[in-house]
Amino acid sequence: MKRAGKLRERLKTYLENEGLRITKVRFNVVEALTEMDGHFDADSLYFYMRQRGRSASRATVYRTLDLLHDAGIVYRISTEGQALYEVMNIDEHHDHMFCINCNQIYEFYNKNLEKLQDKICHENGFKPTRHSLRIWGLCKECQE
Amino acid sequence: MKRAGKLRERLKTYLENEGLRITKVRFNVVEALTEMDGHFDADSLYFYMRQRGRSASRATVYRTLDLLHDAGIVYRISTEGQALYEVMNIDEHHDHMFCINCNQIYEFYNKNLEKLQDKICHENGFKPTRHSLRIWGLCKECQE
DNA sequence: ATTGCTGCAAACGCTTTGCAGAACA
DNA sequence: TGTTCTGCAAAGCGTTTGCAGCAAT
Repeated sequence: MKRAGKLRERLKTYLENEGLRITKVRFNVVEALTEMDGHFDADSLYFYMRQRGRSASRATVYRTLDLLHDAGIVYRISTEGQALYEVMNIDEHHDHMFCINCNQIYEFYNKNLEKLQDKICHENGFKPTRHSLRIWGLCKECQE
Repeated sequence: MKRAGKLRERLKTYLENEGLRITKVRFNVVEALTEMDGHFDADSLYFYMRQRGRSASRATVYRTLDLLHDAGIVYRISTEGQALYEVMNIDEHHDHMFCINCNQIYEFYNKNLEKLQDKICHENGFKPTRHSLRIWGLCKECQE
């Protein structure tokens, strides 16, 4: 509940700063996505909302996810086929491991890895704004 | 020329091992992709072949790229929208930096980064098979 | 009242697929 | 000859867009 409140707040601030309109549907989307834990795609969110009687059209779900991405409220993880989203916790970045057997997604974070990446960028005169590290393989359980 | 020969060889071996057929079109695709340097998408390859009078249908280009991916002859880099391919040099892996201003793609490789990733996987009991690190930002030239 | 947002359906771009004919083994 | 591959066109899938009506300012 607290989490949903914070996100609502961040969305509100963003909309005000950008001169965009504060609408019911946008907050319904935020509400719904806090209830989907982990990673989800646009269509799952659409169906979830619809089945909860808080529906938004598919187009609006896509448009709002775009907006929330610009607002820094959700991450977008591009995979083959559809994009996956997840709620972005300010000051907490992480990368992903995908189990190719059970399709589970694991998150991890390693400070040294981030530092090393920054170092590599620096050495190449590249100024990074974001990055995505994805590792595929077998998780503990799926190795027998 | 030497490079094309090697790839033809690898494809031939793969097809034989898998009991697949050795066809003209498949080798035409390999021939063409050695001439596209850097990163390319399926359609560019299709149009390139077509304009060179060595055409294959779009469907076959897609099917063949799939095959070459399975054969370990090309990498597939999944980006938003379409997939990008590049010829895989055996024993040479690298990651990518994308300049968000000029759209140039830069390749880099760092041994320590690879090691650190392996270490992180090991610590998590995860057995990696492949990974993809993509960094977006501004390249040297585009920072003014 | 003005402007931006929403829902609908249609279009989109990339990719895959069903099928009939052609090429390989 | 039997089976696999190819080309074509159509369908598929996730996503975006044009437009008319609706809601927020």
